[in-house]
Amino acid sequence: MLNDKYDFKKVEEGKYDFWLSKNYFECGDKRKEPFSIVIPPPNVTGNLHLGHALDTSLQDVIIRYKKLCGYDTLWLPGMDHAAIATESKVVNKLKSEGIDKYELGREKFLEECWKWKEEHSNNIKNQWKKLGLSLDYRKERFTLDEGLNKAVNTVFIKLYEKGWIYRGKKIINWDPIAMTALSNEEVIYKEEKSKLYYLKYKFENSEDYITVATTRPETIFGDVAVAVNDEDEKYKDVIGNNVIVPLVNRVVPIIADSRVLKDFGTGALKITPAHAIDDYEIGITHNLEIINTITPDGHLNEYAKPYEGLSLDEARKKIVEDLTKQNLIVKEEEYTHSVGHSERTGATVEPYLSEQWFVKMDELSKNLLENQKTKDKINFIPPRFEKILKHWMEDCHDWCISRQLWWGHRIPVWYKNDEIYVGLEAPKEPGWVQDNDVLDTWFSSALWPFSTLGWPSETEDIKRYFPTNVLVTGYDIIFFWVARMAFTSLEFMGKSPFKYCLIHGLIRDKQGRKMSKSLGNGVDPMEMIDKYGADALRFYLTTTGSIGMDLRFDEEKLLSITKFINKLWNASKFVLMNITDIKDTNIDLENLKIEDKWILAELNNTIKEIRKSMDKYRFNDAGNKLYEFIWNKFCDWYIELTKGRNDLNCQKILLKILTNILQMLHPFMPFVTEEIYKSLPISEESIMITEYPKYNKKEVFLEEFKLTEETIENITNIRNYKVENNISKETACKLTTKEEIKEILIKMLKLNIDESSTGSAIIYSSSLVKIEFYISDSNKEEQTLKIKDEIEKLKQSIEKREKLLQNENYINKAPKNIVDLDREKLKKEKEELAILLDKISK
RNA sequence: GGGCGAUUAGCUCAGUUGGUUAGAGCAUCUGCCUUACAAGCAGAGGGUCGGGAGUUCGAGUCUCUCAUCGCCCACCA
Repeated sequence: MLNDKYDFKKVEEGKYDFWLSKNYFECGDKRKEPFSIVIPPPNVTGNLHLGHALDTSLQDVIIRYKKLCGYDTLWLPGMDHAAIATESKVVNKLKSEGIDKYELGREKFLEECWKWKEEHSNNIKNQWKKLGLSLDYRKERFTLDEGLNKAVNTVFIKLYEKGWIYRGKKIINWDPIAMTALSNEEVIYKEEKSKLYYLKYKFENSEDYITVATTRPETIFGDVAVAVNDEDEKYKDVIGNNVIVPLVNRVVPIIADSRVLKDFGTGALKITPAHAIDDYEIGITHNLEIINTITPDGHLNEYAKPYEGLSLDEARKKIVEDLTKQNLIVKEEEYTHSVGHSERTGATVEPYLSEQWFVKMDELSKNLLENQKTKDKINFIPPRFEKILKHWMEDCHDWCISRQLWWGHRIPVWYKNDEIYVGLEAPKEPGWVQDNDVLDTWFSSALWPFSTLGWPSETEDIKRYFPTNVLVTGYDIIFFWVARMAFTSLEFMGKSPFKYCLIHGLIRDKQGRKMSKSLGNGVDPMEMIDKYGADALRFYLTTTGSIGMDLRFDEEKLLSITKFINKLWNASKFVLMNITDIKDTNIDLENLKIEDKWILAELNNTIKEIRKSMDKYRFNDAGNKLYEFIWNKFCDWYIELTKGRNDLNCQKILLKILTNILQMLHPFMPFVTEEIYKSLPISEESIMITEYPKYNKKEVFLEEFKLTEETIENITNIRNYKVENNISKETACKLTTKEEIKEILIKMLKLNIDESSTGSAIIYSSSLVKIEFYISDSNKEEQTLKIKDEIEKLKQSIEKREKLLQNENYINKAPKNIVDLDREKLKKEKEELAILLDKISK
């Protein structure tokens, strides 16, 4: 028996361990069709946030649904080592303990990282458990485990051999805090207010000067030229002259290049090839010297002599001061431009010339774009997100994959003097030294859907579960991750890694702002589980918005879901109280009351609709339909109608409906549905091993269904009518209607039938029901006015509909069923009107 | 500069290929402790679907346009 009150803490306690002990989350039933999902591996950097809760709840809904539908489901868990994100956290942690990463050394530092990983992965697993996720832990993987390392190295080597991975000296995004290269995707641009300085570059042996505009005076130590547009009239005569770079007094030429914009600043650009991408390219064209003036940790180096050692910010201040003293600044302008920051450390990113490893993107992206035109394409839900992928693939730059970090997959390349060897292991002879760098963390996550299943070995899991069926993730990482999985899978597996890609939105706070640490508006899912239960949180997250849209987190709504669960709980209690005689589940279909037929048909429709919604991943629809069915059909009508009945058939129907409700709710609310299910008199060991309800052609009962619907509509109208006319329970009345619904009307309206009543009556009447209520005369006048009102409304509606039905265009072009519906409606309206007119004439 | 999305009741959001009188939850108002449930029951009020134009028998839904907000990408001396 169920407790008196729904107490989610009691309900949720112990369930997960029970499921684990029964191995319900494990895949492998060969008799069934496989269905697989790999979890987007969370970073081992910290706790799960609401976004994770949304992402994983959606996947659990899918997996539990598919399992009940008879699939052999695999949901593969795992986590991401998150190279730079984790490394910077561990560095900070050590720093707070007074330990420096470099003094500690590579090996010891990595030990610290593994300790960190253990601690945080356990924490994350506990959170998964609290959420109730049906993950197959036997298959758990980590992006830095041995198997994945093998996959990573294999991919690296193959791409290298193909010429699609290369080493090169280029301007890359440099994070001076982590002291590593970054990919373009790891740079976040923010608008920042700064200044545009107009500097005098004097001509050699002259006081005349050319004015150059720059936002970064601290880079002038690397200046090797001043460039102007070759078609710029105002500078035509100075091209080829030399000017002197302030402070360093270096003599540099004025060169002409079409890439310089005539109307930006003064139209003259200082060229610093080591510290700007455009400058680098112009420098290469004109064969200019490249002078790096910045240290890896963001300070000026020996080329900036008196300023050596200053941070870039400090240096700028000092340099502007000195230039002002020397009267070399023409003017300063307020200027807003976007500045790149490192996604993980927040550092201002420096364009920095260095030697790095790159993935050549042209062929890989071309192949993916081609594949998206074939049957093997990844189907995005909603489809618009495919555009984001395509757009990114259409103009993506080569991918910088080397990172000057320690926590990650070490690059499988060895050097000996000028020789390079790329392979799984170092060559046998002595003297070979492995590359110090590791790979971008996304390089290993790009392989996730197949590396986790055992690739490059040809495992049974690969054969059975690859490609996976659906990938669920947020739109913010489509090109970080989805795109990269797509092209690596295409290259190494020959097909897309998943058939569908379900994209959800981000969770925002109630004002619509992103949740972030700096705003302090983050919501901890564990706190919400503590307050409302995992079932409520899951139902809220998965059924509130439509897929792909952002969601404003609303705690009140969460509260209203606990009310819904409470309603389910109480309804279940009622059912359990009333089905004590039940021995089997066979409903006698020949011996049903009209309301039995109605609820069975209603359930049947609901099953059909919900399956449709679930199959299309429209969980909000499914959730709403369940809510509607449970509360507004089952509880409000059927349960009320069964009160006072205790025949076996009714008991069996109650059990059937409750069981099916629980099964359909189970993917969303695994805990409470299991709890209630297990208290049913006829049940399996767990709801998890039951079969999802199926549509049953035998339980349609169209005629009775329609009649009951109409009866319900009448009851609602009559209740309203009673309130408006101050008709109390005790008021005597006469009832005229179809025999089969008489009982329902009396029960639901609590009618006091008295056939001997006489005197004046006010009358409710429709085409189905007529009730005469015997009340005092004073109310009757009021009543007459109301009827007149109603007549007016009806007349208008009839007029409108008649006009519509006289419109030949409408009759000819609209589908027949729509027109018929209007005709039927018109007929009914006319009948009602006649009744009302008759009433008023009396 | 290119692209995407949003704008529907006081608030948070649904509204699937155009088709009866646009829905839900919360909030508000009225009346009820009716033995599953006051975390409840029964009722009510509240929207010219951001503005404008067009296509159509018919537009919240399709097209164009304007406005506001948000996001992504590119550029930024």
